[in-house]
Amino acid sequence: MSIKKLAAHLGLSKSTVSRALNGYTDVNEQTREKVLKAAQDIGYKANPTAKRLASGKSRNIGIILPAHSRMFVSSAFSKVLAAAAEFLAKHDYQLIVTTIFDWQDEQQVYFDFITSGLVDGIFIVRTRHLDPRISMLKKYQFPYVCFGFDTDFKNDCFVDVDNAQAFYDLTQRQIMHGHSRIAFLDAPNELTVSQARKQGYLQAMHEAHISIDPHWLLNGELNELDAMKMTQKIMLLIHRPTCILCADDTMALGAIAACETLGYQVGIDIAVAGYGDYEHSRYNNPSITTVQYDINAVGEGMSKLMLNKAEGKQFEVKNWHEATIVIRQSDDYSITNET
Amino acid sequence: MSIKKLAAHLGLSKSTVSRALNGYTDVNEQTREKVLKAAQDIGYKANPTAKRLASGKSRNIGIILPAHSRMFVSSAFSKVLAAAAEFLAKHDYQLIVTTIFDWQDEQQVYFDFITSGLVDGIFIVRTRHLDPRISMLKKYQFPYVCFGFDTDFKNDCFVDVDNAQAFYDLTQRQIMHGHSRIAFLDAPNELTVSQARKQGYLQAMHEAHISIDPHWLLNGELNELDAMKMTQKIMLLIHRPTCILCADDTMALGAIAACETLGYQVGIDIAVAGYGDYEHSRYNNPSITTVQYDINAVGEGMSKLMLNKAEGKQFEVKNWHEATIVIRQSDDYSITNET
DNA sequence: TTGTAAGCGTTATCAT
DNA sequence: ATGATAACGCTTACAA
Repeated sequence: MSIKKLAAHLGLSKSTVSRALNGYTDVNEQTREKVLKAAQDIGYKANPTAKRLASGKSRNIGIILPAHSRMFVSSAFSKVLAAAAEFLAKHDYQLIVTTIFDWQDEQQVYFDFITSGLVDGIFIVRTRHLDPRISMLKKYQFPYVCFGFDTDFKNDCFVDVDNAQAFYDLTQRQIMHGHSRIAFLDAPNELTVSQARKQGYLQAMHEAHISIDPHWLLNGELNELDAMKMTQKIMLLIHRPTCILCADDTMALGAIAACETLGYQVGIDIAVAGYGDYEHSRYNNPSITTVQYDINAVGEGMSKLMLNKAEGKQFEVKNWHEATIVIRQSDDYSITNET
Repeated sequence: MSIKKLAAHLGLSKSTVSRALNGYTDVNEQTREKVLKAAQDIGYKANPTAKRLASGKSRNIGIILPAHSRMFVSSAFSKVLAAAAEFLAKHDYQLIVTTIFDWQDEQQVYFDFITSGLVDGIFIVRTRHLDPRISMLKKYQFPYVCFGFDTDFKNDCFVDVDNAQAFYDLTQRQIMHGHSRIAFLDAPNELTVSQARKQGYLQAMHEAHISIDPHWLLNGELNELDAMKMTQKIMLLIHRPTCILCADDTMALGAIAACETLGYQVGIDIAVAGYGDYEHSRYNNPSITTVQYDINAVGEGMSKLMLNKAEGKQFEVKNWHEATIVIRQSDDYSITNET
């Protein structure tokens, strides 16, 4: 009854008021001003639900996070999300976060979400190779943007960090420091980022003509416990590694804890490095050598691509973001404390 | 056109179909079955937007998180949120998370949110004393549930951890261990939890007849950097403390880093304890003595209270959750490693 | 430039 | 037990 009321109050029709409010051009400027002022005065606010039903657009972008994963918790990731949300907000879009639980069927949850009318587009994280979520999104032609590249992606639908390069650099650095027994605790194999990271690692090893003990290449979830277990397994090998690369800083934390439990001094007896430059990494003891990227740019990039899709905008966006190594104590004790 | 289509397909009226679908009693059971089956077959799904417009209910519960705070990141907190979301989901409600940025006016953002029609209720976190958000919510009679008690709260609108007790216990423990110079790095003063914690600390000190150097009681944000700064300030005092209590584990991390930078060995030269039992605490070196509570119960409690309000349910909920101390290395090196 | 009126897909109030 | 029909608050042809 609200626009109707406003219209009545002004002695205009609903349509004129609607047009005035929504910036259509075929409205007398004086009329528009009157309408705007009256709306202001009365405190009129359009009902988004009605708007959505009538227009078929929600101005909401959604993301589905696994509730029990640490996705919610990885500080790098929440900052990416915050940056994405901020950019959307500036363009009058909202980010809507929902959760998915272990007991729910992923395809079903995604399907329900995109058919709910709640969101105009969806962000995908933890991209998997030949991701079934993406197949579905494509099938229903629902706008999406991925954080994480897959081989068949076009430039309009993803941003990613150059993980292969990052782990190539990281590995090469260790090799130059004299390491040859370098283990790599990768994230779950299904994630495309894991593949990219592994590839960078393998390539550096290969170029240095170092053969890889398959025991040194493990996959696990991005949490401390998995990393501890893998580290224990690895460090009890007869031919134990002298260096452990981890898929993120959380894993590095677990790896360090496990090493110390086993009596190794990290940074001296064994080198450990992570990825992501999470806050705790610089405050940890030892501080953690890691890989850093432009979190803000990644988040904004996701939103820009989304608006390009959902609104036909033409934002320029950089698909690939370079990563740089941040050297700290966990793989080099000669490094002094940072402040 | 969808329910209409389904109705046409069945040779029934929209209303009958609607009633059948929504479990009304005044429908012939055979008709209902037919409808349900047809819906299944055709793949009919009610449009939530239309439902919302017609019914005036969204079945969404919202929460507004400060985008740049660590709220998003505190693992304890995201688990509370996940638990809340899970319970809501089981009752066919969704949790919607939006962000608020520093440059936005808080009252305005909350106002827009509750008048947007997007949510039927709202969770409040980081409760402040005489919180203006709550005044507004009350004024508009909008359903809300707080994580964090304030003096004038009724039992139907909050859950909280017994922070006063927790910090009383924690402080008393230190006193029993021979400490008398106990510093407390509290969260921002405006938060009600900060007041409660401070009160517990003060009471324990008071009962032990220990006078408190006001320099030992500082307030800061729940992040590593603030904690480091405060710790540095405190540890450079002529009369430095022998123990530092922190408002959460993230601060404990910063405090430990600062102590070590200054050449103190945490767990030996100085005791440090945190709160919240964040994941990193047990893997840190030293592992962090902390305070733990039933995260799941707290999250569920919030959702139960919310459904009580929004749907007139009658869930029993426990407003106050006790906290227990988890003893680790940071305040007692005699403790051995946990696994 | 403005108004009329038909949707958008449901729910809900009456009758029947 | 079922069916018409009017909301819900807004957008959008189409007409004027």
